Amino acid sequence: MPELPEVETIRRVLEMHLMNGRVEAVSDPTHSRSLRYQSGGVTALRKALLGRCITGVVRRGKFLWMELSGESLLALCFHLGMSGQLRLVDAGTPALVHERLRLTLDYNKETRQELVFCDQRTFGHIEVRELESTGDGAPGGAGTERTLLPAGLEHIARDVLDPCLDIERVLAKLRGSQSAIKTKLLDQSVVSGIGNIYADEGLFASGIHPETPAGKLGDKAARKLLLTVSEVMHRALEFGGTSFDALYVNAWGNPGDFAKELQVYGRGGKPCRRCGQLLDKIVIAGRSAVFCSHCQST
DNA sequence: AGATACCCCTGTTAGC
DNA sequence: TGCTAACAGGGGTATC
Repeated sequence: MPELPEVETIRRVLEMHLMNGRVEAVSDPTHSRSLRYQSGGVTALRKALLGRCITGVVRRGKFLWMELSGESLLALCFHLGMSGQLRLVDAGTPALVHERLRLTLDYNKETRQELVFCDQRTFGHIEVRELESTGDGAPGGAGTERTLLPAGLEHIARDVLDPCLDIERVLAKLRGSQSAIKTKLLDQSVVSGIGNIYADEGLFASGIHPETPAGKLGDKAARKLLLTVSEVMHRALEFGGTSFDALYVNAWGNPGDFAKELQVYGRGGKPCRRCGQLLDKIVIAGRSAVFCSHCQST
């Protein structure tokens, strides 16, 4: 379940190791769903990638993309979905479990490295998109100064860790809404990067009941909530993200350590770490929500 | 247009 | 024990 801290952990490793790598080969995909948004399929993907160099590794919310060299402004975009992984391996490493696609990169003809996309549940996807101007004149996301964003991602709001996040715009979207605040936190067009784990953790840390109507919070509490979520994410980032099993690992295949820090996510029915009362587990807009009815109020 | 239900997928686990 | 059903979840799409 890679959310912002997990994707950012991966981005940082990829940025260190992929920069200026030239795409030398693109494997045949082992699952058609991984390229479902790539018009023209793997043929078009190859045509766009072969010979180009990676000039930047950028992230907005849970989307990751690699800026590519060349006259036309293109980016290789990834979304990891629920179980996607991006792994760096030595050239020639045998297929990994659930491997879907592999890029071979060369560095000045001296060294070779392979970037492997693995995805058990195939909610993730890969495609090349054109880069277009960001609407607000600010950089596209973390890892770039260029004011460019892949086409089709205009509806993905800036994320909680983005210094250019327009907080007033977020507050405006929450104001007057009858939807549960948790649903709004998960809505990537309001603010991006938050998934089920950090929504539950952020709401617990803020003492806010997940079913609270978003509009009932008020600007002050909403502002505080966003700040708290970003603090939780900063901490998770220091731990290398959250892993429950082999589903989330960083680019080296290592798990993150934040799972032991979780206060509520995955702990339904267990005692609250703050007050000892058993944690509630309910469904909000089709997603599980765990919270403490004593520590979190509407 | 805002809100919500549903769908895609597969490995694990709970329950009969 | 062995099977089936439920569950996990991001985001696109359809539908109200």
